[in-house]
Amino acid sequence: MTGPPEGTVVRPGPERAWRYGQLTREDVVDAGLRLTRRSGFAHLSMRRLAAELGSPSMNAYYYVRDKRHLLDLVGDAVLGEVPVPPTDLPWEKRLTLLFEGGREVLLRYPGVAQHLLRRTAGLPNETRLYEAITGILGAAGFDRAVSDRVQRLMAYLLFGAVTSELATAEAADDPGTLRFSDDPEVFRFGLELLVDGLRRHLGGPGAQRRAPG
Amino acid sequence: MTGPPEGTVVRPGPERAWRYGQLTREDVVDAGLRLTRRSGFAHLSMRRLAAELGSPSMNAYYYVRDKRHLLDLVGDAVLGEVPVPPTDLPWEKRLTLLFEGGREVLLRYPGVAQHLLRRTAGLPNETRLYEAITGILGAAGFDRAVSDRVQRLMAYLLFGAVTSELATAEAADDPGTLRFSDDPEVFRFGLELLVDGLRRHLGGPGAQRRAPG
DNA sequence: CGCAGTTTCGTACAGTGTTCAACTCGACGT
DNA sequence: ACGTCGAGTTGAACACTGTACGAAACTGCG
Repeated sequence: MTGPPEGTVVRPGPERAWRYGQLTREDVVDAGLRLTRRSGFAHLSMRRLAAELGSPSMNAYYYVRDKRHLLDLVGDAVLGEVPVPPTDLPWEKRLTLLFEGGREVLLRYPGVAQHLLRRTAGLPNETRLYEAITGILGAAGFDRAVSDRVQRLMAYLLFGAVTSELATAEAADDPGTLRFSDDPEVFRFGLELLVDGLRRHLGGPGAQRRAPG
Repeated sequence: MTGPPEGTVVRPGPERAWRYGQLTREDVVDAGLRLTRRSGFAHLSMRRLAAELGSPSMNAYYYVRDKRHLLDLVGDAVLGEVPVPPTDLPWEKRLTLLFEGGREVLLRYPGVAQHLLRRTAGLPNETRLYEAITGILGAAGFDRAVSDRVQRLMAYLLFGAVTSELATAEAADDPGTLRFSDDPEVFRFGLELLVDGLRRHLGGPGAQRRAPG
């Protein structure tokens, strides 16, 4: 009912079975993380999670409300691996580095990008990255309205690119599925295009924003 | 084994039950299309499809290899509703119109954008749109390499935006899921940014050339 | 020791995609 | 008219899925 305590940090000992009261929400999320890295979000089921934990089937439900809740937590843990670039770089570099880092991390956890495209749970790491982007764009001189739009836009690009690239890789040994050349250049190209566009936006919102008919 | 014949166009009569040999692959896809419009790709199951067709459970499997095959067909049928703008407009307008039209269509069929982000089946309507984009960009003066990249990039943007917008709408009555302001302006903003960037690209990274006004 | 709360466990249910063998029916050859 | 054949249909069965529920087991406290 009440869920797991917040401060428990006891890890499971090297024994073969769980001792009483030694399973943690963090353990559950870690198992999900491991399983996702290995075979992707799509193949992650509650029973497989239990098998990975070495615990019986429905154990994890004590630490996690839903499967969606689990996916949210795992997703946020993945976002936690995305590094935030140092603040003493130019804003273009900071933005580019952050999103290239994000791409690399998300490529290691198949299916997470697809989930993040649909869900926004307000969990800590998501908020941390969101604020990082807002900070970068704010320091560059964009107001909050533009900053929010840009943040969403780049999320579309990042999650879309990663999802598509992973699908390409996955379908490599699945004939009957032809695919375009989905090289990483597409993402880099888009990033560059967006940053260039943003820089132009900074130049003159009155002069350059609208093309004359 | 062999699948349905190609030329059959007989529609089911207004009778209550299926008469023998009157079900068509097109009927199956139509039912899927209707079901998707009503409740989205996620709630589309083979049994629901059968119920929609009024036929018993596993009938559609004669006309469709897999569920994935069905989704591919339905997806391509959805793409068939996307209008290709007339060729006598400037390339920026043609591109913008095409993608805005695509967004509107995909918003009417929840989940299809998400599927198209992962799958590329090479079906007719997909090819038709792909060639339309290539034609537009080719006429604008881009070579094939750039054109392909831009095509993929805009697909990321379109599918990502639609997926995210639909998730926002869906989560409107689901508390606990906070979401950003996912207004359609983000998509339009991104489109504008990309087209502007492309126009600058036409000037040439190596050779500086004025865009014709 | 007894009690209460925390954590674990197993069963059950409804739903999913998919396979398979049997069945029905229309049409064609004789 | 009859038989045969294959295209099309049907329902049962299998291995999964998420998850609700309740009973058990264990721990710490009084």
